[in-house]
Amino acid sequence: MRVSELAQTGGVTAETVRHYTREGLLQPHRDPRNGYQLYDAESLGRLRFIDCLRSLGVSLPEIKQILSWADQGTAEFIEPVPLATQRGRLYLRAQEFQVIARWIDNMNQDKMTESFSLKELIESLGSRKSDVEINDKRGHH
Amino acid sequence: MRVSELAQTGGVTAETVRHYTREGLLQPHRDPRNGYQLYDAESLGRLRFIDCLRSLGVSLPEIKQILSWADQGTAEFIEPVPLATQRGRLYLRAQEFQVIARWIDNMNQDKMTESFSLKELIESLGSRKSDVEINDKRGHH
DNA sequence: TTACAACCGTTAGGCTGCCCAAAGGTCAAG
DNA sequence: CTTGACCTTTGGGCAGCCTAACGGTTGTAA
Repeated sequence: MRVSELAQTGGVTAETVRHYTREGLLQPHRDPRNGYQLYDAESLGRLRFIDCLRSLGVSLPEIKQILSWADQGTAEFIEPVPLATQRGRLYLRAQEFQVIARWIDNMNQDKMTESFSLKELIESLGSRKSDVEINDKRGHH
Repeated sequence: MRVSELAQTGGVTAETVRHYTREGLLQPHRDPRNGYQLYDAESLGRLRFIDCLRSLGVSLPEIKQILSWADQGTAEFIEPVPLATQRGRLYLRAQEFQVIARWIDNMNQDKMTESFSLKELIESLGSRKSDVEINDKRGHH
């Protein structure tokens, strides 16, 4: 398999595949005649695995680490910690999103029946100090 | 209010405030003596508004657009479309996350009782073509 | 055979939303 | 007057890609 084929099958662009390869997440062997990168069937699995973890917001270095566990004979069997952790992250993020969505809903109910003044909204944000600080900042993701 | 004060009150760094200012989302006036940027109370509201939308994944250009609606007299009152849209996005993203989490749950149930082979998992991803294609790709966010 | 499109490779740069460092001006307190 | 905390701008870096440019390769078809 060459880049484009792997990319298409995996549902990403060839550039993305090349990027993962540059970062060492995929290790194709090279056709010595032309220098083309050739990927085997396992690469497709790895690509899908990477893609899945990426969609969870796992960073490339982290994914690389997880993949190395799979590669090393030492970790033929590992505990499901990494994925479980990610699943936990997911649920947390989903909840966070819903909280924010509900906050906006409240804002809507307070100030807007069928239309609202954005100016008023912004001004109210400038004064509602305590409300905001109760919710606190946890930084964005 | 100078940068640091606004930043601290708004719960972001001074650099972030400066960034928003550079991008035209905040418009301080300048102290002619020393060139310092001075923000009024409305800026705090704007900052919180920006911060809120950012946490929803709204891009700075989009936020700038929304703010311009508030600034233009023409849009003293606007429909709640932008926020409603964002709220919709939120719910969608939350759902997406939960779907993925459930997918991982299924993977866990299928292949892992108390420990699992990551290699097997990756290999299975390489062959389970139809499963993956049914879920389709919508790109990451 | 030759021409051409469709691939491949690498390098280099850009994008977003910031963060950080450097070099220098300003200002209030001691 | 110095110190330290602020302010300014410039320029660079970070992830995770995308795009362009330049040139080699491959396969097909005239």
